[in-house]
Formats: sequence, C-alpha cells, structure tokens
Amino acid sequence: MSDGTCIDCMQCGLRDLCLPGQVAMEHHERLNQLRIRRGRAMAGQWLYRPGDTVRSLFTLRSGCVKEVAMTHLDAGQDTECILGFSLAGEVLGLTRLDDTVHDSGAQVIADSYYCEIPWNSFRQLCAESRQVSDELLRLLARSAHATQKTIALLRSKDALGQLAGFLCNLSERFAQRGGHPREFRLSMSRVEIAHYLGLTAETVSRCFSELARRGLIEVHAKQMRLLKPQALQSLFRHDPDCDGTRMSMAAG
Amino acid sequence: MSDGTCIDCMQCGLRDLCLPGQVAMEHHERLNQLRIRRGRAMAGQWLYRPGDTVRSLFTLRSGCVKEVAMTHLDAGQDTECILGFSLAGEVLGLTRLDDTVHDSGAQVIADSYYCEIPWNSFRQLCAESRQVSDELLRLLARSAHATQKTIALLRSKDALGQLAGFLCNLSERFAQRGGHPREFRLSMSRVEIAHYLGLTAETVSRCFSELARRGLIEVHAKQMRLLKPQALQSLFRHDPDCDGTRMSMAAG
DNA sequence: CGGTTCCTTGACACAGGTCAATGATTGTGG
DNA sequence: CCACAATCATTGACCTGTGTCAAGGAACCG
Repeated sequence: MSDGTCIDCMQCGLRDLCLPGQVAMEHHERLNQLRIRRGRAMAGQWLYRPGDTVRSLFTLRSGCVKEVAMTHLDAGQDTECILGFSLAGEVLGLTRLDDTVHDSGAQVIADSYYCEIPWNSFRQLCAESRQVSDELLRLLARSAHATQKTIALLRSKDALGQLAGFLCNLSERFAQRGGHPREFRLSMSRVEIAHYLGLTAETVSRCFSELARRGLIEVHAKQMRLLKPQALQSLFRHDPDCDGTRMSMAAG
Repeated sequence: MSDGTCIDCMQCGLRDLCLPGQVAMEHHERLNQLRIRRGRAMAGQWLYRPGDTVRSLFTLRSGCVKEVAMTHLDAGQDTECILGFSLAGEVLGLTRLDDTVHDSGAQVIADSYYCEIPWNSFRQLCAESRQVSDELLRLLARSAHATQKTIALLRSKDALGQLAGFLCNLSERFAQRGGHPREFRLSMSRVEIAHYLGLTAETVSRCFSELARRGLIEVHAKQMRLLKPQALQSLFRHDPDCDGTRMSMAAG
C-alpha cells in the first residue's frame, strides 16, 4: 500500500517538490508520514478563503484554480482582483507561510483533483531533510519569480501585448507539465482573464479576435491554438519587427 | 570585536532576518562566520546586473535601490520595467535563489550603504539553525506577499488610485522601519515611479498635482507629506466614501 | 427545448499617452 | 558665490486605446 502511494506521487505535480531528482527512497517513506489528503473540488468551491487559518499546502493534480485578493468579496465578482491561475501540477498557498491567516482566496474554476499537505508535518520533513528544504526554497523562489513575470505582463503597454504574453505564459506552463504547448483549453472565462490582466471582458474578446485576424492564433470558444508563438512573444515584448502587417519567418 | 559586530547587526535591517526576536546569542556568534561584507554604492551603480551569477543576498542599510527587469537594458531607460524599489532595512536578491544567474538587475538610485551576505554560508547557517531557516522562509513568504500587493496596485483602475496606493505603500514601509509614516523623501524620480506603475512621467506629475489640489498631500520637489492617509487609502481601494468632491483631472 | 450564462461586436466617451513648451532643481566650473 | 548647463518636473493641447453601454449570438445545462 505504501508502495502504491509512492508510485502515485511519482505521477503527481508534487514529485518536483518532494523528489528533487535523485532523492533517496527514504524520503518516499517519510512522505507517507505527511498524511497527504487527496481531494476533489468542483468549479466554484474554495480551497481556502480569505481569513481561513493557514494549515496546508495544495498541489493541483488536475483542473484549474484562481487566486483572488480580498477586495470586497461580498459585492459579487465585479471588483475581484485575480492574482493568478494555478494549473495542474502547480503548488498553491506558498505566499502566506509566515502568517496564520490567508488574505487571499483560492477558488476552483475547473473541476479539480488536488492534494492537501499539512503544513506542520511538511515543515517537519524540511527540518529532517536538507534536500526537501532545498526544494521548498526553490519552489518559493520560483513562485516569487513567476509573480515578477506577472508584473512585467501587467505593464505591457497595450492590451494586445498583454493577452499575447498571457497566452505565451500558459503555453510555457502547459509545456513544462507535459501538455501541448500550442494547443490547450482555457479553463478561465474572458471575465477572469480580464480581471487578471486588469482589462475588461470586451477588450479581451476584441484582442482574441484581433490576434485571430492576424493569423497568430485560432480560437474556438475556449479551445486555443497558437499558430505563431514567436510573433506572440515579440508582440508581448514590444519588439519592433512584428508590429506591422508583415511577419517574417514562421518559426516551425 | 565579535561583540561589536553583533551590536551593529542589532541596528541594521538584517536583524529581522537573523534575529526573529528571541534567537539565542549563539546565532550572533554564527553570524560572524557568514563573512558579511559591508559596502557603499553611489547612485547609478549596480549591486548586480542581469546575467550575473547569484552569489549573495543584500540588505540595504540606507539609500534606495530599484530592481529592473531584463528587457532591453541596452536601449537607454525608455523601456525599462521596474519591478520594485528597496528601501533601507529591506532585503534584495531573494527571487533567484534557485538559479545561478540573475535575470533582473539592482541599480542604486540614492547613495546607499548595504551588507552583502554570501549565499553559500548563509545557506549553511540555515541548515544548522531551525530558527534561521524559519526566518528565511518568512522573508521569502513576505517578499512574495509584497509582490502580490504590487500586482493589486498595478491593477487599480485609475492612475490617481495607483499613485495613492504607491504612497501608502511607501508610508507603511517607512513606518515599519522606524521612519516617519507621513513625511518622507522620494528617492526615485517621476520617470521611475511611472515605469514602476506602468504610467508616464507626465501622468505621475499630473496626479501628484491633483492629489495636492485635493488637499491629500503636500509635495515640494521630492519631499512628500501625507495629509490624509485615510483618503489616499480609500482612493486606492475604490471605496465610495472617498472625499465627496468629484473632480475631473483632465486639463481641458 | 428554453433559459441562463458566456462571448462577440459596435458606437461613443474619457483617461491617459504623446508631443511640446516652460519652469524648477541640481550640479559644475569660474 | 554666481552663472551656466543639464536634468527633472510641471502644465497644456491634442489624439489614441480602452472602458462603458447596449444589442445580439453562441454555448451550455437542466
């Protein structure tokens, strides 16, 4: 049975956290002491809400979760500020480890399977294993770095560039987890993308249309296909060579 | 001698990092093993540049540093993307601990004294002391959390709210480090504030004027005085109760 | 199949970007 | 200490991009 758990962990997003590559089997053994709890959540449910006590880390096995800042959660979703989206294989709940209370919430937007790792026991494992604590550090640093990328994204001058950057970011993350880098399904709505980028749903929609018109992507409802990832990248980075009508050399 | 070093550390920003409050004296002893290097840097100098090997943490003893993303550093400062400002007492270099190379740079904008802590030896101390590693975790989490606040700031609908939020943030940070919460000197130029907020220098200037016109602040060159912090806060958070007068900012 | 939610598209207005001119502040050398 | 230059900050006039409002269409679900 314990063997079964290890094999499961090998296949889940947590493996990057507890298996930095060549961590000895003993860590698998210890992993079982963590009392990781598997769970399933449907769209709309919350993994945690602002104000909840911080008890666990979460890793997404599948689905999609949005992290929402605390601004006026009562008053509908009109003013919601989306801090980010978590995809399958990614870790949530890293930003408030120093505190006892969440000040943002994590709401499921596509039915998800997840693992919940009690923070106390995980912290214990960190103390026992240098490799595990190293991994936690790497996770935290990587998370901080991803957030910085988000900041750069938000400061793209025009909405078209922001959306292009957003798509590139998703593509990259799907690819990292073994998904298809050029074809994927958007779990989030236009409104949610808009709130994430600081735009409106209408502008997001218009930009999707514009990108499609330029032949950079194909959109059918939530199904995305990136036709010219390079051009999207340079659109995001304000490279001068892509602005006009002509886009030289398809990269593939 | 070692006693002298400890006393110095008690007065510097690093104390929050190595002295979580009641850490025993033994940690002061170990602190000396870190071979912390004191340094001074003038405006314009770089603590590290994109591409530099990650070797150290930095703590600012005084002055101000801006963190700049890697986008086109060659082409002047026109396109520079400022990820954040570090004030006296704060820690830099936490976002790339998992990597060997910086992908952002840290440039001094007001003459600064700082401490440079070799990452290797600090990591060693973390392994030896649970309290120190706890502190590192808290620092990282706090840093990630601060970055999330920045994201919320960038998504404020209007420029006036962004600037108000920026001022509140500075005020809070000055206060945390024992400075005056309502009166301080802006080390950064209007252009730098603009690049940080994703605006232009002109808009920043107009917003300063508008805030002054409304009686929320006083500005004399770089000297700032917050007259109505509450009003600034609510301006940032889009509270309806702001302050009655609904003034248009457009010049004509 | 009908109701609900989500997406797309258009018309218009306004916040903020751009360009340009002037004023304030800082730094440097005589 | 002043004069000059260079940088920085402010303000105005104009224009573009995106928010807002509104209408209609597509997809989803019971």
